[in-house]
Amino acid sequence: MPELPEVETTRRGLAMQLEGRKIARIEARRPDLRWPLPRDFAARIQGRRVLGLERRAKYILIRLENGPGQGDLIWLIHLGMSGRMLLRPGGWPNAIGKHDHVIFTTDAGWSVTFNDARRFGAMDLIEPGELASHKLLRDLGPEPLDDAFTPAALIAALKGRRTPMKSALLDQSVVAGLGNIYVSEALFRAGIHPERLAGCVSPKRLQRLVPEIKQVLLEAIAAGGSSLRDYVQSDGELGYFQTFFRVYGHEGDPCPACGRPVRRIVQAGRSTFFCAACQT
DNA sequence: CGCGCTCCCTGGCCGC
DNA sequence: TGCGGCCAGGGAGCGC
Repeated sequence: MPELPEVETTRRGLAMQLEGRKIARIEARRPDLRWPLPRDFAARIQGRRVLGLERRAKYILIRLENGPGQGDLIWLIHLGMSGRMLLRPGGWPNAIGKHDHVIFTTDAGWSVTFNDARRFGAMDLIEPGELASHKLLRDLGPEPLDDAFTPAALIAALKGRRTPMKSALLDQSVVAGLGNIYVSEALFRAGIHPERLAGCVSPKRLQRLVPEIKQVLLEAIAAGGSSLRDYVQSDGELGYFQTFFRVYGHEGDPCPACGRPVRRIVQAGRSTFFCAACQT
């Protein structure tokens, strides 16, 4: 269930065991995920030291040591819709599942299994200096938790747009990292109707939306982080999210603010949940 | 160019 | 219990 908070939680869990370690052994058990893996994928990662883990939007970026005088090699990972990273002690795993597509171990004896039933996930290797121009990263908008994501920035990004607010916030070039769930949650918190056209929402209301986006993401990350174990990987399926969401997945339930039933509509082929009384 | 729709793939769940 | 239909959190690509 990876949107920004789940990806960030996964990044933190991986960082605890990977930073400073070498990738001892790695195996790609099929040649492709969403797209073909890059040439010599496993061979290019095996034996390298992990310098750090970063996140951009919903992408995890693993920085790999690349020899003296050369820039770092970046291992990009996207979890897609069903991707999970399972972190376990004890070396190469004994049991390997049907959808365990990439498996690797560290020199400290931990294993990581990338499992992705729907295979919408992706991995790539990015050469030194090519991060900013990478096809999947170059058009991304601001990180919602960055100081650069301000009401003024959002107002400018939405100016003149004739698309509904729901679709606009799903557009990763407007703000990078929100997905279907947190868009519903943020619009509910900000009291903005999801069908309202983005370019027509008043600056005053967008002023309120920006801190609500930051707040809901920070709360979700805190909820995920609090459930982090150092080996059972958190991927958001632990149950703590059901109670976290105020409208998402709550069609027909009473609105937490006014008690009227939460409604579900379909926009651009995806479910949106909202309260028709509180969101105008 | 901006927008909405369709599709990629697989599994889980619901109703019959 | 089996089966068909529907649903799923991402996002690229295409057509209008």
